[in-house]
Amino acid sequence: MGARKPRKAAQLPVVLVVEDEPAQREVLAYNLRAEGFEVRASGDGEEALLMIAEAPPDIVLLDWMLPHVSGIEICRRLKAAPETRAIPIIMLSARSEEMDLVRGLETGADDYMVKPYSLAELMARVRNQLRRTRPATMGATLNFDDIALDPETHRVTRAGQPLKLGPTEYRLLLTFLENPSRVFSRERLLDRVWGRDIYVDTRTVDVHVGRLRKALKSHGGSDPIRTVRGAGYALG
Amino acid sequence: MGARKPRKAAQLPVVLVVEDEPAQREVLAYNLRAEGFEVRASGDGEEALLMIAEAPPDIVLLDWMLPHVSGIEICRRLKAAPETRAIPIIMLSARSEEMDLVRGLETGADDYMVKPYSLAELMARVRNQLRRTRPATMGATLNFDDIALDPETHRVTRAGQPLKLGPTEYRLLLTFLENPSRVFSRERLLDRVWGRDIYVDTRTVDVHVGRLRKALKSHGGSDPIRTVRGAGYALG
DNA sequence: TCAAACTGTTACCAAGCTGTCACAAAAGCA
DNA sequence: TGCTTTTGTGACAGCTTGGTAACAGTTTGA
Repeated sequence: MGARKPRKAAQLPVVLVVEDEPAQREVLAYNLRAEGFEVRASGDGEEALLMIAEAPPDIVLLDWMLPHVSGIEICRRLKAAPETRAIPIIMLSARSEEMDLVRGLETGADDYMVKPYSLAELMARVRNQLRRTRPATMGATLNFDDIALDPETHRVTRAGQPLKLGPTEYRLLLTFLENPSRVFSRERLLDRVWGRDIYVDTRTVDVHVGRLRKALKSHGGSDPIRTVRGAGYALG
Repeated sequence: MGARKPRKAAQLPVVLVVEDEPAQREVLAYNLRAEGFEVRASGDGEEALLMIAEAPPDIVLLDWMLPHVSGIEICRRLKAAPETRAIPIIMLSARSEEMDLVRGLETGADDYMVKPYSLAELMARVRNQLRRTRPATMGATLNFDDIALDPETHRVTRAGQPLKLGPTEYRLLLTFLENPSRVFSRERLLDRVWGRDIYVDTRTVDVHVGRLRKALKSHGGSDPIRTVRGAGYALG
């Protein structure tokens, strides 16, 4: 039988597991995949930082004890840099002292679990963090004004009327809806909508914003996208 | 409120326990029944294969060590046949070596537990697998629009007219009906309809969706399946 | 055992989407 | 005002994606 074609990951939420113990790492990765996450894993703090810089995950599970760079240090650095500050971090620790919990949260971790933990509880906490930071990845419908986007059904409506969007316009609108009224530069939009290592002219963004505008106004209504001259575009 | 027990256990998810040690088998069966599953059991690999061929269970708990045919062999065979490929398998093993976990999962088992295991955790994993493959509704007929599917009799009708579906088209429709109007990527459909870790070209999904469409329209009526360009398919 | 049914793959076609360009329009600037 | 820079947009060629028929290999069922 046929070609073993690699399956391209859809747009599943991406979890980065940083844990030096391979068995633990595998168990986590396996169970997270079973729950419908895309999993990347590293056993080394430095490597993890590089992976994050290259392709930011949606959430990080971070072991407290790591060789070379401690989990705390990684957490501190991630929370210090504006680009990575918003990524939720769940710390995993074998220690149970209260002190650690306090220190863990003080460094900016968003949640904390003590080993041995229940996998079900961990999954719940992961989902909880994602619901907070990336509602779309958890299937919540996004709204702005009279615009609604349902990531589960890929349906977009304005004032109840269904809209017909191409894939790129859909992703563009999704990006805007995840951060309403935030201004995105053309470069940033290329990053988030097109992908990190895709080379296309920045003016292409203009064209697609134009197409999205046209689609949004197709049943009447005002233009909800604001052009910020010299800076980029924003919703509202 | 009437009889507590249905005369015939019709709606319950069916678990097949394959375990040669009678005591273990009884413990499992007893606890699974207490959790609301219908349980069938066998101590012999060959017999188990026959039972599965005759009446496919919703999930199989498979002991690693069995007389005559090993658990691995059974797993391999079940995952090789298209008919049984999608049935989730949880392997049970007394060995704790890492190697076994890897080999277990390599043969296509969907999950793995090392004895002695906690019954609570086993139940959680069983439920977890069932959630993946049979989320809602076991037994009640599923409806969408004028389409009806009865999982018990495997009968599908549209506007009262019986439809003739192949096994794959049946499972495909079942998946759609369990989550109407949700968009499934081709990858996810391969996961749920064909089974995990089965390598089949993603375009094969297109072909089967086409066949399902043809069957659904065979007595007239509109196409209820929506193609979401760049994302996948959805019902309605 | 043989015929019928089913499966996965491929090839080819059509539809739709993409990115780029050229030029128009608008906005800043002096 | 005129000049420069930035943005809007219609057109279009090329590409990607999806629909479908055909087919060879298997499995199923009588």
